Amino acid sequence: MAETARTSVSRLRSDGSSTDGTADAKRRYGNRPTMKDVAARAGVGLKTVSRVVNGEPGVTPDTERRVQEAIEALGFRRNDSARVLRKGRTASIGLVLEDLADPFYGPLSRAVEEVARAHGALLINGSSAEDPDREQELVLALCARRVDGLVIIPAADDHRYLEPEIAAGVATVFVDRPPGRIDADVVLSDSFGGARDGVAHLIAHGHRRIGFIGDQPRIHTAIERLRGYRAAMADAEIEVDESWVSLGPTDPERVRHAAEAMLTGASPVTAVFAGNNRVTVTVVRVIAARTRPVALVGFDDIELADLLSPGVTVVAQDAAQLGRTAAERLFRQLDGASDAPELIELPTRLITRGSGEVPPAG
Amino acid sequence: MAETARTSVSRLRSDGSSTDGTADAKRRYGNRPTMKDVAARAGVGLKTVSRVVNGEPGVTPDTERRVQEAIEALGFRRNDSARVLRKGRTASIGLVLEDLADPFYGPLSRAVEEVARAHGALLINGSSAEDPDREQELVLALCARRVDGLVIIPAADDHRYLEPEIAAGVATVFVDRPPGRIDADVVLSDSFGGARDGVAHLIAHGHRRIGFIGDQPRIHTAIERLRGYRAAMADAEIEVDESWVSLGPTDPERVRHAAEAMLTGASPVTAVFAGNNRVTVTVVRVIAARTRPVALVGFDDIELADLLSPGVTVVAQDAAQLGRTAAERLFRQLDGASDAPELIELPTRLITRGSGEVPPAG
DNA sequence: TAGAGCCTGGACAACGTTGTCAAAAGCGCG
DNA sequence: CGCGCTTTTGACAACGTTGTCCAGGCTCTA
Repeated sequence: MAETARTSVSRLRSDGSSTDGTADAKRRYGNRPTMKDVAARAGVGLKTVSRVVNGEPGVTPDTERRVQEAIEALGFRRNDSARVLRKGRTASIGLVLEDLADPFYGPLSRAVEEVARAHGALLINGSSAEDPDREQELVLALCARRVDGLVIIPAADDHRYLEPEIAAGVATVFVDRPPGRIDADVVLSDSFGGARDGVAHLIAHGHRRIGFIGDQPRIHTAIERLRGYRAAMADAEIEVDESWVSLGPTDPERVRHAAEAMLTGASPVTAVFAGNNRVTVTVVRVIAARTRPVALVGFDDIELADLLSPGVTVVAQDAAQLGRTAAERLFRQLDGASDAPELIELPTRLITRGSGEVPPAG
Repeated sequence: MAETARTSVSRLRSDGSSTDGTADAKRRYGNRPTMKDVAARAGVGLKTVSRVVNGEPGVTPDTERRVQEAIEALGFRRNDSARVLRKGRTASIGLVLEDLADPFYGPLSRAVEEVARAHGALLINGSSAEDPDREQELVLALCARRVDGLVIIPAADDHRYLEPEIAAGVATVFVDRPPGRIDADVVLSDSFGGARDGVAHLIAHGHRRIGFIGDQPRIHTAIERLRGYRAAMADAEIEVDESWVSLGPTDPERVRHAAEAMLTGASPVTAVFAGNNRVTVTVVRVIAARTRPVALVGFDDIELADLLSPGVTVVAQDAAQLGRTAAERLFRQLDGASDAPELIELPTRLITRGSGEVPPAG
């Protein structure tokens, strides 16, 4: 009964308009009953069924019962596509993020979902995989579905393509990173301040040769955190050796090389500041494999960080709070508040667990 | 600029039909241009615009150019709601899971999304929070949107409410746990076999008093894994003391108590088998806080498990593969394959890292 | 018991798109 | 120049729902 990997059947990503136009219209939804059918069965008018389904007033209890029975008997379920077409609101919002599988985005996504749920909306989400084209493709697909609003963790750095959509009334909030070349609501963590505090913490414990490993430079948070690193170093009047700084993709290979390099270079670092959770886990592995202790502070909290030895000191950001704040801002827009676009910055929190308090070695 | 927690503005979860019926029809989508507008501007017929938008043949290059220009100028975007209404396919699928924030479901969700993407479909997902009513509410909301198919990680144990939907042609696949009281495709991990192997591993390392902490008994996987535990114990002719077995919610409090109890009871266990990832992380914490070593094998892999000391031995299941397999099965259904409902069981893999090889103490 | 007023129910048009089908336009050929 | 043929184009009717509006039945009062 066991089964091994299967190859994914990749097919044309067109609209699936396979010219089967001759198909009997009724066959489309597999013979789903409509309000008309319910009305016929209950012996009432179409609009009366609509009223019952929507709980509108003005229906006799007796009539209502008859309609309910017919609905039950036929297994009728209102077609929301038609409803949306008529009403203009879909009661759904879109969330575009980088990768649902990243533990940072799970709680964020869940928080957005909860807020959406509280407002009676469903959540459609997609992963951009950090690809600007894919982001745009996704966003426009969501707009074509007429989502009421969008929460976007941008991969692109130019969002002018959204202008017509926003003008047309699609509420939009960016999270985690600011939008490019347009003005819109943004909810961010204080990357600059968090990184500065984290690095200052290492300095306070005696380190002076501190490495920084971050994400690709086109990503806003990577730049901000690097800026925080430089600010902390400058505050302590430490000159940064550029061999201590490494930006790039956060796959384990790249990060491992970067870490090894700065730990063994001409001027080896005694501490590392990791720019996000992906970087942190790899650096933890690198450090664990060495004999000489290396201090570490990471941006983003990670599960079980407290159980490693030493525990991993981190600058924690509250992913759920980011998502919640963004979603609430979105629904505020949808409720008609027309405030000017705003930048909301959430504070980070330094959690000391040991790895950041390791004294410099060598 | 910093800001602290805000209370969620919970409002009526109705359809938001705020009787603003007098609103100008054109205002609904915020004055979005329609094909009719494009046609007027380009000086062509409505259907010609439709043809251009859908890349249908039979349009002169010159006409096409005029239409494209009009589309560009007006910022036209096809309204998929109308399209769906007309065509009967939404090119979207629903995923109902327990909690998007759980690291087990992130990769699963992402895998489903990838397959959907390869088929040109969007993914709508919702969390049931392990609440049967909420599951049903979500599923029916998705059906009302006429998703083409559903991937469900069930919280309920009776899915007869889905019968009319399935009959109406909604493709349905269950993952991780089987459906209740209906016949449908299911993709599962081999919970029984995995747990049996994990417990047998502990027995092979000399343990005889082994605890089992699992999820609530109404959850299928909890029962299967317990069954695996019992089978391994029976194979080794060890009689199970019922104080060694604990099923219930997997919140840290409950698990902590359960673990403490079986580690300090009249017949204390020397090893624990943890029924899922939530249980494992809590048990790891409990064990770390004690002086006497306790062996541990957990179901589900967890990040950084290899870096703890000892590393956590686990029975790993491939969440991404579960999602991928289920989604592929779903699209097979949608492509018209009408195979009988099938049960697909994926194998688990024992990963030894130290905690499962700790010898019995005391 | 007639008239006013309320309550219930239904006919109808719209929402924006696509499938059908027929008309118009272009073209080659006798 | 007219005929048949192909190609391009557009008018029109659906899809299933909801908002508007009116008709008919009822109650209540004078």
